[in-house]
Amino acid sequence: MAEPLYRQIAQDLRRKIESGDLAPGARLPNEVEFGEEYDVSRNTIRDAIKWLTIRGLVETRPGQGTFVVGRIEPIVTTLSDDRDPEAGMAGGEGAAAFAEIEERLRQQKEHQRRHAGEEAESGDAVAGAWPEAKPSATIPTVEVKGAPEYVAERLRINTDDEVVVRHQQFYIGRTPWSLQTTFYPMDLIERGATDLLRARNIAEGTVKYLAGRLNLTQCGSRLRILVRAPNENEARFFCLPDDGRVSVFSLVRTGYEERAGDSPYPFRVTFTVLPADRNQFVINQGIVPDELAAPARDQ
Amino acid sequence: MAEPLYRQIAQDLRRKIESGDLAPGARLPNEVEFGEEYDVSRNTIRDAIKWLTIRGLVETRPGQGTFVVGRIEPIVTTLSDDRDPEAGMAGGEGAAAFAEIEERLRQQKEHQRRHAGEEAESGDAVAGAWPEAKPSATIPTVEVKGAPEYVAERLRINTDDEVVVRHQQFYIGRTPWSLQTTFYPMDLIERGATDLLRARNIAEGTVKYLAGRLNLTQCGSRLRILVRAPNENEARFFCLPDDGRVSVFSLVRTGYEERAGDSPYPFRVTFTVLPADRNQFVINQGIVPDELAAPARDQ
DNA sequence: GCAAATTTGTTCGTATGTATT
DNA sequence: CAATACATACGAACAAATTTG
Repeated sequence: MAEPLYRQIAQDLRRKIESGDLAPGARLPNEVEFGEEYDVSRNTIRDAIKWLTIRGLVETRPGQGTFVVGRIEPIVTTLSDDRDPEAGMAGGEGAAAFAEIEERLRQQKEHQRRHAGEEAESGDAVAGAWPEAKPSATIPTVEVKGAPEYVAERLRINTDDEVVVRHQQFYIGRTPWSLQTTFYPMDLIERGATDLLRARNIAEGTVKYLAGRLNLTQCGSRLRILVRAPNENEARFFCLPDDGRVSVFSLVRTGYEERAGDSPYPFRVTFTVLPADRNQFVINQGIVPDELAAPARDQ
Repeated sequence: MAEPLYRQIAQDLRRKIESGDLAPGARLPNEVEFGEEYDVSRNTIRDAIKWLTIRGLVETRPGQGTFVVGRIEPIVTTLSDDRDPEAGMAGGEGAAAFAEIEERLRQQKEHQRRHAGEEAESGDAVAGAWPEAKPSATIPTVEVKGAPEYVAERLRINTDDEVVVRHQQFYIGRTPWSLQTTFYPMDLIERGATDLLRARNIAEGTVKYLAGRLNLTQCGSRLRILVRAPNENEARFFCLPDDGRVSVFSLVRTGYEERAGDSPYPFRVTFTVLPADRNQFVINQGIVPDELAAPARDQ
């Protein structure tokens, strides 16, 4: 037995899916029938299906069946752009990213209009990925608490020194898009940035607010990008399958202010979490074409 | 039955692992004993273990047992830095990234020396993640073939127009680190960049080579970052578990040259693939602290 | 180097629960 | 409510990988 039965079956199905023989949205035979077709037991078929599920090729729905999933049209966000340093601030962060999202959605819609009919009768898993989608954000929740270790480390304060925590959820249409949590040292409040404690949007953006209020200018920022499994909260918010297949991007941006006679000092750290299966990021350096970067495909 | 049995068991184990009750490297009881302990069948225990496996908390080894996996110390790569535009070229690409890797390894080793003994008797899964590790690269393989669609799109050429394909594998010590494939339009060869066809390293880097040889300067580049499941090749090269748990980063960098009276025109596209469970990226904007960015943790 | 013991991997069968139509 | 389809759980047997004696 070179390869286990369930994997032979899975590979066979994978081939059929990738060749388009099984179109996105198509329903597979039910597990019993399917087992008879391949002349194996139901459990073996289930193992094969599980293998495909983990890889995101099919999706099972209790009471309905197993379906081939379509490719998700990714959302592209620009993290940094030499030509427009402000754009970087958008970096998947806060309302500042909305302008880009809106522009992209407009273009996507246009693209779809131009290519209407090309994709023929694809299942609804593919069609109109972002119908009538406007970006929106929840009212921020505000909390004061001791800094967790991973925050204290970034802000150069002690663990359990107090910090202000502002948390927001972002949607595109009714689809959850990102979770964002920013930590500010209490220090900033004492210096007069009292609006940070109020549970309402700071229209101009917190960075600009701090600039106007405290004369605090962000001289630079450092963004870390990592990928990990979602925690329970995230899985629930993003409606991720609980088989742990989809991981999330975690963007950690630390903002620095200039201090006289000192090296740049951190004054905020923002954690942004987005599902890794439907987001892409772009970094522009130097002179690049004007149009927004299109989603990339490889392989 | 609010929650299935196998998940209750998995959650219980997860708690024990995350609280450190079960240390990294620790071996779990075998499946039969374990089943008796929880008073469930072997299959149910296996379901629980599978749940943990998919999330990367434990690892099963046939003939040996199930083990708690330790946290992997991530490799951090700087993708772009305002203060040093050259650093961006390193961006996980080619030999240029070696300097940073080496500096980081040196610092990590020092850090380990300073904190020696702190971690006590942790399993060998954790200790010395990168022992005696020097970055290295294979001799590039060179190929001429028709451009695949996803390349033609980026280089603004026709599908099946010929391109030069240069491919390299990178290691840190004996650990596979990244796979890299760069596509150049045949056009460049005709203009005189014949070294692109030779299967040997271009010491100065191809971008500099093209600058010297063709007076072609890269005026800018656009980097796309996405995450996806590894293909068969990648899984084999990186020794990824075949349960599809670990996904890979795919970095797609398009390099642009200035053309008189025209917008920037693409002259190369590089695909770099790295495992997502042991790599992080950093983007520096403006003025940030001098030291290399430390790996981030969140949650 | 080989054989035995241990441990996980695969496959079958069967029964019952839960979600959807 | 009934039918359909996937989800969970149990039990059993043999295969394959690894370590140990």
